[in-house]
Amino acid sequence: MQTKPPLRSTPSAPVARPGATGARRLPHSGCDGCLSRHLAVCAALPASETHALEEAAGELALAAGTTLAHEGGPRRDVYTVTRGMLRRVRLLADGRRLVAGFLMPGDFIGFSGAAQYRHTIEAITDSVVCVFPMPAMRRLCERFPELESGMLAQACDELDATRASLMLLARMGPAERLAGFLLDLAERQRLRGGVAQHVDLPMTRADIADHLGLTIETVSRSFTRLRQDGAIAFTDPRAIDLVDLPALRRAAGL
Amino acid sequence: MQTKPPLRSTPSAPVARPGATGARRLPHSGCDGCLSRHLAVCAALPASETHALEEAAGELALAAGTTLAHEGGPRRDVYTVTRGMLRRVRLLADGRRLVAGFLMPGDFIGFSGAAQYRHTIEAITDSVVCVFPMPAMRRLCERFPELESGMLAQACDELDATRASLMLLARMGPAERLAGFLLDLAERQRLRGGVAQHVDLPMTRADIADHLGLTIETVSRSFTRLRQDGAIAFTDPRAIDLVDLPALRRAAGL
DNA sequence: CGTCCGTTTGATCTGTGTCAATCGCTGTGG
DNA sequence: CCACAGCGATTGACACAGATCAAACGGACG
Repeated sequence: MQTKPPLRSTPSAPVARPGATGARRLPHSGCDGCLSRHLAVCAALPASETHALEEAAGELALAAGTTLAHEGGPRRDVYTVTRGMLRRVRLLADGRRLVAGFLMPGDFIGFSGAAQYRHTIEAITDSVVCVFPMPAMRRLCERFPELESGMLAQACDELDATRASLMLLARMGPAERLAGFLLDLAERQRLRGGVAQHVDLPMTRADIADHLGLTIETVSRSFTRLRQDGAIAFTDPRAIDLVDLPALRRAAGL
Repeated sequence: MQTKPPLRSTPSAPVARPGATGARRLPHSGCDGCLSRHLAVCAALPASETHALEEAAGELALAAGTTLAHEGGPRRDVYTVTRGMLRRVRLLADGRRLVAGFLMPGDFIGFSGAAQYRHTIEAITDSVVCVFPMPAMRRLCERFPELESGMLAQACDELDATRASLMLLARMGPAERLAGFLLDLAERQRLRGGVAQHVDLPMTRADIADHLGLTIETVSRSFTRLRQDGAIAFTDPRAIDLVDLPALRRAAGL
């Protein structure tokens, strides 16, 4: 056995704040004011029934860099993201890293039959999540079948999205992957009340690289290529404007 | 704009038998004798209730090479595979192809909220599927909430599996991808009553290449490398023996 | 026996990974 | 206030894994 890791992943595994927990448990602040209720599985329940959710759920505030769940750790809770952005990470023994996705308000964490978490979930920005102990969630589903329908619908959406990523990773070049990624992010941020034509990139280049199966250098070069082609413009490295949407779509291979 | 397709896909898009329909509609032959009932979502219903499934479902026999569903076509039915193997294909305008997955008995086709099929589904071998018109399936779910639970569980399993593929495509080398793919196939065939240590490969090298994001040449070379390393042995190009499981697992990057 | 198609193998080429240096911002300490 | 350290991002030079091009092989079928 003389095979070495073929595809280098981002070096210096970004340790998520060793020691510091960075998580504050809070009482649930109520579904009424929740900015992402309309996006979340919670929307399956009528407003008149949200008190059942509030009873079952806790709330958790996470400082940027903190870990919400550990790959391989026992799955006790499921979550709905309320504020901020998190990443879903899988790590290989030799250090190769995959960012399987970025989680935004309304996204559900816990579509898995496994008894352990399959990914480490880390807060990229300061974030807030609703916490549901799994037994409580099970009881809620039994009591409200429409909740389970809502979960199935959202799981299907995520399946569709994940399969779309397969095409990116399997058959698209670096610039196409990046363009596709930006369009996807833009759409998700727009649904959450963001300005169309503008994308926030709170994650690092390493996160993007490990999400798109590239290196940080190639990601950077692809950014500048899109910029040179006039498809995007930078305000700073973490915030871009989609100057020419059609060009960006063309760069994404439609 | 002078960008050309960066990653060549398999040439000569394998047209699925133009003209010939190759599909025979059959009366439902009954859930009792169904070899894949224990694997399918149908298992969520007790044997005493299967008559409701039989009433709602039809059966469809597909000759190898026939198309069950067209990407972009209206989603009218959902399916459960009963016999054979099918592929889930997405095609780009420039000919690049993705095989998003291989479908085997017990697999469900229809986890999507979209009004159109997101993939073309083609029979690789002669196959049989159960057909459920979507309204009938909806009614069944309302009547049997445990059916919807079963669907959610299976959708979650598929999500887990698809996310595992992300790691393959994003961060694994050709031999690792192939080894991982073979291990996955072996396990699925074992669950369906196959001999452990043996894998049937009814699909072509092009299918495998488009599934793993490689070219047929690289797939072929990776096969011979695994053979030279003593991990696998060929009886013929479409059937292999897993001679050294631990070696294969090592080749897959654990 | 000859054609066709899928597969394998060999010879090159190129895009992207790798290695390395620089830039620019932020925060810290003198 | 400035100097400096540290980190993320960008840019450049080079090497190599895997794509591309090309040819040969082998079984299926007429």
